[in-house]
Amino acid sequence: MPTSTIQSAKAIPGNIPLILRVAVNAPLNRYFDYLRPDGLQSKRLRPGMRLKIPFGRGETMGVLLETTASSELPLSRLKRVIAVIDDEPVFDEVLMKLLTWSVDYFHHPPGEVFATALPALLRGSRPLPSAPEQWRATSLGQAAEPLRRAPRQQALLELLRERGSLSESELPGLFSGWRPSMRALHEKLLVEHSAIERGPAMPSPESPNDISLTGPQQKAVAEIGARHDHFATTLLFGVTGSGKTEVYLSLIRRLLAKGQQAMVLVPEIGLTPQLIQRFRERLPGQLAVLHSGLSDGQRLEAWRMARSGEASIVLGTRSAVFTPMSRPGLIIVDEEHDSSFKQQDGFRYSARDLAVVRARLHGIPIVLGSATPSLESFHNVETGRYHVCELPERPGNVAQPSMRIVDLGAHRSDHGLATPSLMAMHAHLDRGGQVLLFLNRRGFAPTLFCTECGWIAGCGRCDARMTVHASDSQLRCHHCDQRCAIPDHCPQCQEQLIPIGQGTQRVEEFLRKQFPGVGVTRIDRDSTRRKGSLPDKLDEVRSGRSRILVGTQMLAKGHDFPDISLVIIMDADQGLFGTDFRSSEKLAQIVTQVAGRAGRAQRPGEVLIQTRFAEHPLLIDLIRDGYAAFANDALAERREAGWPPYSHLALLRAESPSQEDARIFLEAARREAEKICGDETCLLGPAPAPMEKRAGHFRAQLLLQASQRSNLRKLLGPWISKLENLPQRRKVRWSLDVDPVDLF
DNA sequence: AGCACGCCGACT
DNA sequence: GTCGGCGTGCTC
Repeated sequence: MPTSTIQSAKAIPGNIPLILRVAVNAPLNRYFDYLRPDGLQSKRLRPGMRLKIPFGRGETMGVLLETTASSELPLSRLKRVIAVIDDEPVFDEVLMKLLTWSVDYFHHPPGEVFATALPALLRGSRPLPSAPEQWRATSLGQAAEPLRRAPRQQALLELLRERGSLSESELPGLFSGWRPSMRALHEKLLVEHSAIERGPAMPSPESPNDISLTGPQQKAVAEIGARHDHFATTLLFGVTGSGKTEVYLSLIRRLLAKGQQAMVLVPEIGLTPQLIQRFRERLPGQLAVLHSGLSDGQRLEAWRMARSGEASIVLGTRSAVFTPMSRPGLIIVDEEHDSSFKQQDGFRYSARDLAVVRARLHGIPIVLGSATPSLESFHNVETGRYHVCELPERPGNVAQPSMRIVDLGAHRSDHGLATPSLMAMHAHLDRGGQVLLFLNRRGFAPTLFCTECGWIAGCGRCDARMTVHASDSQLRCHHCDQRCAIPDHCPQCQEQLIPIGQGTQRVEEFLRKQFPGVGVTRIDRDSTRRKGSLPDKLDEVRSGRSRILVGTQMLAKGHDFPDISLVIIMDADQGLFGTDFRSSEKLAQIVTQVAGRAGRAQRPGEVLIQTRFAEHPLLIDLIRDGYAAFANDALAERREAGWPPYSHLALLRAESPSQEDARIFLEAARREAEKICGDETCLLGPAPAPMEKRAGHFRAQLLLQASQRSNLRKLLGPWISKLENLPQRRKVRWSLDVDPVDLF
């Protein structure tokens, strides 16, 4: 502690200098101190308010963290805050705690953490939006002579006279550029405005929409509902089709009756128009929806409504976890195992984990729902941190589908479909059923191969093969989107090239020939790129015009196909021997989720899993005893191997155009870590990333593994500070990922 | 991240 | 002679 600070603090008699600690919107790993703004106490300063501050040579925004009496810097070096932007903090106390906790936990620059938590429009100095107002004509306006010199004002005035009053949220749609005309009318005293009175809608105690819940659903609602007044985490483990959403709706309805708000987080692809519709129809009160398709203005409005309490429900994806709520009562994370809750760049937070922390800070319950919970969550149930609530059956006594392994080694196969699979398809189609084929590989074929010399078309910028896209005769890299025309002949030996392996396009083409007269629909990123094509395709299948559906993991969740009776998972092997310890968990989740699409109506469903490793114990577990049994065994394996949740990971990544530089940086980083940590933390690497070269950059990584989280936390802070000063850092881009989900 | 400072190559 | 390349350092 520099003594000058104390001295200078005391040097101003009778006036303790008020120092403001600020999270500055810059990618720097520390807070910055400022002097209180001029203009004595014009606004009461409170943590969470945005400030306009001088920074470097320019000006920027910062969020006030706290006021203190001393700074590590001499007062003479501190600059003065230019202005206090907000009258009210943009972050309440709980959000401030959540964000400072995040800075600490994820070791990401505070300014960026605070900025990501704000709607884009509030990341600068724009003032907080006020509630939209309502405009109407005054009595003067009602009686006024036509304004001949101002036709636009006249038209707007007439509109108001016609409609009585109009809110600012509907005006832009009715009269573009309404503001200047309205302002002019206001000055002439022809119109007036008032705040819209719209408190939280109070539902009637007995909502007419209430539907009958099944026994297990009622039990879940009762159990979770009993924990309504304190922090408690409940894992709602409900098989696919068991009606988790009904449980959520019922819990939310109870909450709304008490005048509280609910937050519901769903995976990126789960926030479908159907889900939004269902929430709107089944719940009273305003719904604030936050997803990536919104404009900045729409996001801000949803944010404002949640914060003011006008909206009683916040429904959104990952980033919605930061939405302020005035009367929080419950948080729900649906499909909690889904990896889209983890942000994969910049501030790499886990929205699921932050939601739990947030619920704890609010002292409210949280529900994590999934048919295939993450092993972390199961482990938290085991250790007693989470409660568990099961929905073991489907309503209406729909049987769980039967699962069977098809050994690709023991049967002939055609275009990736083994004979038993093709026979099953015929059988189901003959009985009037529908078939879903799951293949997590889009394009026509994953490899273009020379039969003569063995050359394979690779991507020049990545360690990956180019995928054949037959529809436009292109080769494409699915990792960097590089494209080129399919060569006519092998560039090495001029011999013939043939596409090897199956992609969804090729399977679609094959099935059209194999099952003439039966419609085939393909759903993957390529076939649904055009807006509106996904609903069209879904409708093709639901209406029965198409009875075979081929697709990638886009099919795994969210969409129901009641008449599908057979599901074929074409290639389970990618998951069995994948690149990291989570591969088998991911495979089990996707198999279970896809299988859940089968036999939802009155038909008994059947699931076939094609594999070359028919004896794989985890696969056999999953098929014979279900996901919970699989999870149990997988957890035992994790414990054995010392992987999470039995250890804690942090991954330091580095990338550079030069292979050497990435490695050199990580080696230096490793030496620094060795100086700080004891033997409780294992350092693994540096090693090349599983796909070392991607989009022209070489990627390497260093994995930190600790049996105690506290050991990891103690190490990371000082280590990051060291890394920032390492000379080797200049030639690389590096980032730290705490609790990584993908090790690449 | 921006932004300025600073020290070496090809140009009007 | 200078315009400008991007390596280095700093931001309360």
